[in-house]
Amino acid sequence: MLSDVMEDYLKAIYSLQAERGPPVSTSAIAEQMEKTPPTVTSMIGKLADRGFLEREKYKGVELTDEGEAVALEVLRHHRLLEAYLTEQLDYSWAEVHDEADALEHHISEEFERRVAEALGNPDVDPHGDPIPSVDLDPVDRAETSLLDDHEVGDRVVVSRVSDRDPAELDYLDDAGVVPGTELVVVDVAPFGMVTVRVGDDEQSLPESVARTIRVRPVAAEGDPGTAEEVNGA
Amino acid sequence: MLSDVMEDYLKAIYSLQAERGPPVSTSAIAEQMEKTPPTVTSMIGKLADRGFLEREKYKGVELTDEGEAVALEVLRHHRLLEAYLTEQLDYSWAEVHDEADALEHHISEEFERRVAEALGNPDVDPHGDPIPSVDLDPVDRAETSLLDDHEVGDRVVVSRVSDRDPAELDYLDDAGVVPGTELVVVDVAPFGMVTVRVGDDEQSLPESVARTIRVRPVAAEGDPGTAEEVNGA
DNA sequence: CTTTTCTATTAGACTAGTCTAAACCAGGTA
DNA sequence: TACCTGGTTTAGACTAGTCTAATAGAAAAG
Ligand SMILES: [Mn+2]
Ligand SMILES: [Mn+2]
Ligand SMILES: [Mn+2]
Ligand SMILES: [Mn+2]
Repeated sequence: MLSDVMEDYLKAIYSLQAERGPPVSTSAIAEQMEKTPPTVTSMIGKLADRGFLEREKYKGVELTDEGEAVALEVLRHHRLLEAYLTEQLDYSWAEVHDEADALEHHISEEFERRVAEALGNPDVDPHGDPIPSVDLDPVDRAETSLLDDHEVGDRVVVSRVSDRDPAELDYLDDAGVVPGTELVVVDVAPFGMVTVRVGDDEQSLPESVARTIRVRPVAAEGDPGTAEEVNGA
Repeated sequence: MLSDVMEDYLKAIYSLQAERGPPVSTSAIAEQMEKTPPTVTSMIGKLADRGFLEREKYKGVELTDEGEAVALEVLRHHRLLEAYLTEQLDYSWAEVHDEADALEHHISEEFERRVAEALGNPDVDPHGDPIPSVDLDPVDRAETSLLDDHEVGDRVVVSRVSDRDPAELDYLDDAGVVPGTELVVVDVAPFGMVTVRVGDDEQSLPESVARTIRVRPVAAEGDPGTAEEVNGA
């Protein structure tokens, strides 16, 4: 049996490992979890003892297959809940993350099954994050890039947005920047402000926001950075 | 801020107080919660310090209005969840209690609101238990009696059944004994086995089950215990 | 009015999770 | 090579919740 707290650590380590690769440092975990480093040292010791991660002192940790399975299970619960709340209970995509965080450790496998079925076994949540499969296969790292790293003229499709900040999500929803939306980068200003064309509108996104939006190329054609759709910023 | 554990104690004390009236003894709480008496002594001390109950040493406890409000809040969550799970996620009434117990402390007020709305603000759960109102008014003790206390010839309507034992609930569901069903008591055997007519069928219920079914009189007419519908047991 | 019995409380210990303060190590700097 | 610096670990303490064993009070029996 695994406590909520342990599940949260494994989930956090999974995310960090997915972004920056192993090993994951004590301080990185501490920041993510909003705990002190000694607290983290203590917890990763327990998790290592129980076989959920490999630990090299003063170096960092890496999840074992078992640890990764736990993380994927929790993420599956989280993302199915987010999808269910938006689709069946009329939540906005800005509200669901906190609710899912509170419930993810407490639903039964039966509940998970019924929710997945009610939704037709979706494979992404409302923010575009992949929902791990029921047998917890490793999630394939999609070939996405950060909107922030693109240049004027690039034409891309929104793949995932960060689910953390409700205010940012409300803003993006207004702007029409949701998974599946096609964007053209029309301007990149000095401090990283990115202006994009969304349909017939233009939207300016602060660098802090553009850095949290993952995009993929717009499908087939080669994409020379032509400025033909670029109107004045 | 109130922990899950404290909420569970207050819920347990509420039920005990509703059944046998205050004061509620340490040992009664210990049995209900499956904890040891010293554990309960320790916890009721904390709850009294925080104003959720009055405590007289060696006598027992009684909920304050504030303690009762917490208990009603948790019960509202529990029963709304039971109703939602049966109506929207196709759970049987036997399965919902444990799931609701796990979730009741973790849903937000927003979730409560949306679930209540999705169900049309019901006032009873699938087992016939009253769902406290959103403003947590005291629940009026309905004039019900235990099926176990009835005599041959009595005609009654099922009001509430116990939600604790899934096997019993499956059995009652098969037997057609659900809230709203009209019953006629056709036999009471030596060890308390009660046989009732349900529609055109007869069902025999062990005393242990009959003791957990609450019933109310069958509406208007005076009810002389005539045996006219009584057929052979 | 004592004594017995039963229940409740106190005492003390243990686990999980967290913190602050102090020691420690590893890698970069001089 | 020797030193410094910054992240990491150890040491020790604290809270919440729980237990067992011992004590003490209340209520019933004699
Ligand atoms: Mn989320
Ligand atoms: Mn699962
Ligand atoms: Mn229940
Ligand atoms: Mn509520």
